[in-house]
Amino acid sequence: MPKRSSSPRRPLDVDSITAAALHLIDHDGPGGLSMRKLGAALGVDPMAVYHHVDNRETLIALTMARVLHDLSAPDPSLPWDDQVRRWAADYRALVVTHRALTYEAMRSPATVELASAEGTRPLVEAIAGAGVAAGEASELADLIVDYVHGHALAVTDDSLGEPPPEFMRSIGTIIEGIRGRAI
Amino acid sequence: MPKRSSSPRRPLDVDSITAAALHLIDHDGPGGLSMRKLGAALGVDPMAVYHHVDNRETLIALTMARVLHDLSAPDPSLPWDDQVRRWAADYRALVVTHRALTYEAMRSPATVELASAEGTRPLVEAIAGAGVAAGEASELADLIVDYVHGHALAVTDDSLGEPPPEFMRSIGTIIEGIRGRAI
DNA sequence: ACCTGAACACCGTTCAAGT
DNA sequence: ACCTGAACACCGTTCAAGT
Repeated sequence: MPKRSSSPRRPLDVDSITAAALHLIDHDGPGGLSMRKLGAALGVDPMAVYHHVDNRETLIALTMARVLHDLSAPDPSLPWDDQVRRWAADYRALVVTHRALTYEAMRSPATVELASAEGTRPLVEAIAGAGVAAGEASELADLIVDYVHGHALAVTDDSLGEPPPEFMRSIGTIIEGIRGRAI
Repeated sequence: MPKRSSSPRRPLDVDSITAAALHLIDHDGPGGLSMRKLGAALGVDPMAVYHHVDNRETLIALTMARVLHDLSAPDPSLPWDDQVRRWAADYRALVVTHRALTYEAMRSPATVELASAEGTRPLVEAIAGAGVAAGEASELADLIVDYVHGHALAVTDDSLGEPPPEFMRSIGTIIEGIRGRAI
């Protein structure tokens, strides 16, 4: 008869590790995720995780990548500015929901850069639809991404539902600036 | 005969504490500032600092406030958009120079909010000069401040001299958007 | 191949004690 | 009034040892 522990203890893998890490940091804040607590949450020796993940920084990067995987591209048949608005609202929601994780990921710029490279492609394509010079679209995408990061880190009230109107107005201001640049 | 220690050990005060904290975090990165290292740098028991500063979070806020004190207002006789450009370049330089401190300060949004309230006033006034609706200027200032924060945290190469051209172009895009909003 | 446990070099903060 | 030092409850990471 197998012992009936609370968790059946399948062998550890990166997927279950990042899932547990995400749960910890979302519920207990930036200081809530430690390698030791993570081991405890997985029902495993604190150091077992090191056999699957190099170190804490890599763990953060992998967990961020997992979160960004849920970011869906906006409908490409929409007007470009509506695509930008939609993408920004979605990305903001994701980053505010996982604010502590985003904060940790931003300790090393390379992490967020690499992790978000895939996620920002739909945004770049939407902006390209505005008719800006080739290569300028990714610079304008960075403007939006950086703004969302700064906004999300400064926000204090976890408005998880609809994005606050100031946020959408600011995105509107940037869109207006992009339009001016496209002509 | 007074003992000639390396530092004459005037009694501790907040000013010398934040000066030492700034030096530590600027030189040794985000993990370089600990209450214990700070005590050592001041030639004092690690716990002596707690008699002048509530805790580490307060220390960060006080150090950030000290840094923001060096932010000078742009010449108000300049055109409003040049004032905005100047302020953004100055603020970016400050925040990139003290990136680790800025990062630490952003852990608690209230810290950066409170500390920067004074520093952003010249920016708000410059934007008001664009002729936007009353009350809208501070929202647009937040857009710029949040962008600078996001940009500074993502930057990887410590370009300390002139702001990189992409940054100034992005500020230009926001200015264009503000112009559209003012009409 | 994967997990364990002791060990190392750190943290922030509290509190009773000293001057 | 200000500083000290021991103590508490933590960290990330290394490494030899176990299965």
